[in-house]
Amino acid sequence: MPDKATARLTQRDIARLAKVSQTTVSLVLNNRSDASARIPAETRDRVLKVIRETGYQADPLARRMTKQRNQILGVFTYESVFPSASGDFYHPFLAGIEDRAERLGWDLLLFTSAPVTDGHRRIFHENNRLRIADGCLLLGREIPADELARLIAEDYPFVSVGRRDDAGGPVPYVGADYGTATRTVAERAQALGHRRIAFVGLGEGAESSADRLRGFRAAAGPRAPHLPTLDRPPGEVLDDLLDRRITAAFVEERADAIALYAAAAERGIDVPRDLSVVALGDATRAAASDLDFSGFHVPRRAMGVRAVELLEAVLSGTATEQQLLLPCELTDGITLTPPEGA
Amino acid sequence: MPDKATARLTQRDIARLAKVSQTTVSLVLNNRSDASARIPAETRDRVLKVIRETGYQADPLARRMTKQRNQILGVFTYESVFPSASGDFYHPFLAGIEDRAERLGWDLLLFTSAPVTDGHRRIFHENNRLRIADGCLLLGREIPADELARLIAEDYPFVSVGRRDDAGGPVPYVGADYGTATRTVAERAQALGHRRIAFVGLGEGAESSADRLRGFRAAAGPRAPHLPTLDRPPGEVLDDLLDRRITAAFVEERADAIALYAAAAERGIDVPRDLSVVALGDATRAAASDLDFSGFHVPRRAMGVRAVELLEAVLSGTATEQQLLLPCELTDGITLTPPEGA
DNA sequence: CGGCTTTAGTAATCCGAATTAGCAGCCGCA
DNA sequence: TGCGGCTGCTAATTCGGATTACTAAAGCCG
Repeated sequence: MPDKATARLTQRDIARLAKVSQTTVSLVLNNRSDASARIPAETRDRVLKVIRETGYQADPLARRMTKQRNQILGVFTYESVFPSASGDFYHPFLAGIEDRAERLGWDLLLFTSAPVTDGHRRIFHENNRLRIADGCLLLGREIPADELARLIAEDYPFVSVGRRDDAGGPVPYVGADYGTATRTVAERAQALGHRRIAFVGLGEGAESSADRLRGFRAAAGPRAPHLPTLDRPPGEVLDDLLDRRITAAFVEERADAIALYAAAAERGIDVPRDLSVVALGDATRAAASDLDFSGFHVPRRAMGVRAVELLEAVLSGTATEQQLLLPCELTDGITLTPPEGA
Repeated sequence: MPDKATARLTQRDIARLAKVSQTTVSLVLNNRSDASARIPAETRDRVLKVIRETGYQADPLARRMTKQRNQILGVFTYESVFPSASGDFYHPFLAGIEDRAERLGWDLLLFTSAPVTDGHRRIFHENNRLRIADGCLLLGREIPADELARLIAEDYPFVSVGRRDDAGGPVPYVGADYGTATRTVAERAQALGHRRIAFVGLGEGAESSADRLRGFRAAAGPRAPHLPTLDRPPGEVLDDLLDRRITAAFVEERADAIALYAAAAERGIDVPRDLSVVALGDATRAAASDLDFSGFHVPRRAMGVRAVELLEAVLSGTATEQQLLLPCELTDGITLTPPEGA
């Protein structure tokens, strides 16, 4: 068999076989029926027959040269898409994205060519390939403001999964309303009788962190205690809480809540009798626990879905509101009960 | 700001700014220095300066029109890439693929535009977009032979992750050596004194199933019992095993092994004292268990890595062996001990 | 029958980059 | 002074398909 026996068919080939021009093939394929492109059924059928017989498929790339849309949805993740330390925070987002992309007939392009350095990827590295995609979704706990600013400046269509503020311009996003959710559970705790409550976690940096602390303060007042967790063993945090006679801890990171719970169990401190523990979201680090924490979950799958929808709206110019906050899913759980003596 | 102030730059624009021709820009970009393309340093620098100042990026698709490679690696999964019933059998494969793709500077294109119907995707649906990618990796427990045949016929570069036989031509693959692994653990059980051993599972259909049964029979003989699991409650399978006075069960699907173990525990049957249970691979269905089963694991991550490497070799024409079987990782585990009375 | 419209189709051009062919200008050498 | 060879660069073409502009032929009307 000669080398190029299987060389790819082109419209020119189809045209030759059907005894029409390449233009006609294109018109038939695109099912055009304007006044300026009338193809009688007979000719159309002849062309379609050849197409069917040969199994011809239009080259999607050539197509994109003239059309504006490519049906490729870029997905940029600031960490690995498929992390081996499978805390798998991203998985539900991606599941939602995949679901909606499939429905829209889009393919997903993961920008794995951007190398991970220091645990992060950067969009704008030498020879970035963003433009292959029609638009792009951004995933990551923290996204450098300068990258967002550049995307906006370059007028590149994108949507951030997670709220972003700081970029010298409005950032299109689909986020979760951490603030309201945190405030709601804090108020719920107060209604149960908790008077000494504390926020445990970073409370700054990423918008999601700051939002939670803000929501907490909205319920608990500006002077309510805030305990950092960074680089502190959970036992130390626990001591701190007990020293201050805290009755309910609002833990930003679920993984920390799990660790705190484990530390308490080790010391014979009963959760929730001696200390209520509220988880403000989902684990972004690997952490296994079946425990049904009180608190809330991030609507990750829904966020993925809505992000795709928003990007589609942006691309087709029909987007009205470009910033979307989805409510979190409150869970009653078993780690929040009235404090002793209440 | 006018609408198209940020319109995409082209080589023509760069050429105009640097006062050279588009050809020269292209030559500089591709760093050509043939006899037929001599660009003195001065001109080269001038062009590069403009490119740097404008942040110009070549359109990868236009590039693909003329070059053959696009640095895009297609990934076709026959089920969802991000399954919500996260048994997550695929995750390690994808992690390996991502890892190697990143190292090669490739992006990953997930063909989510192929709709999932009846739990399956099909490659060759109306308007397939395979050709956007340079080549493609195939993932899935069962891949329709006709699709493989067509890929081969069309001379499309691909590699299957998992061994495939039936396609009227050699299928390039990176598989796991289920046969040898199964045979090895079966022989190990026999060495421990097991005389009445049985294969539990499908044993046919996918190559991986058939391979395991073959490996089992190589050790246990052609008449060794084979119990199906399909649509049977695990308790029934357990009864069957006990009725036949089996001392060690070789379970194809880890999820079934877990279910069997649970059924045994419920009846007060001790594993491994009363019955050894060997898991022949990893769970392809959602199934949680911390239990350290005796048996083996599929080298999924390594398979992903090697598949990318093989595809790269195929694309660059340096592939020698196109079919690769990787050894499975045997695990001693705690569910295989000598039978009572041995 | 001549002019006008509609029909059916095609030639030419474009998208953005890569590549091929080739053109001026200059140098060196016989 | 004439010719070959080198240098530095560009015009033209290509990839595969979409689109625009246009033409040839047929149909219609008065």
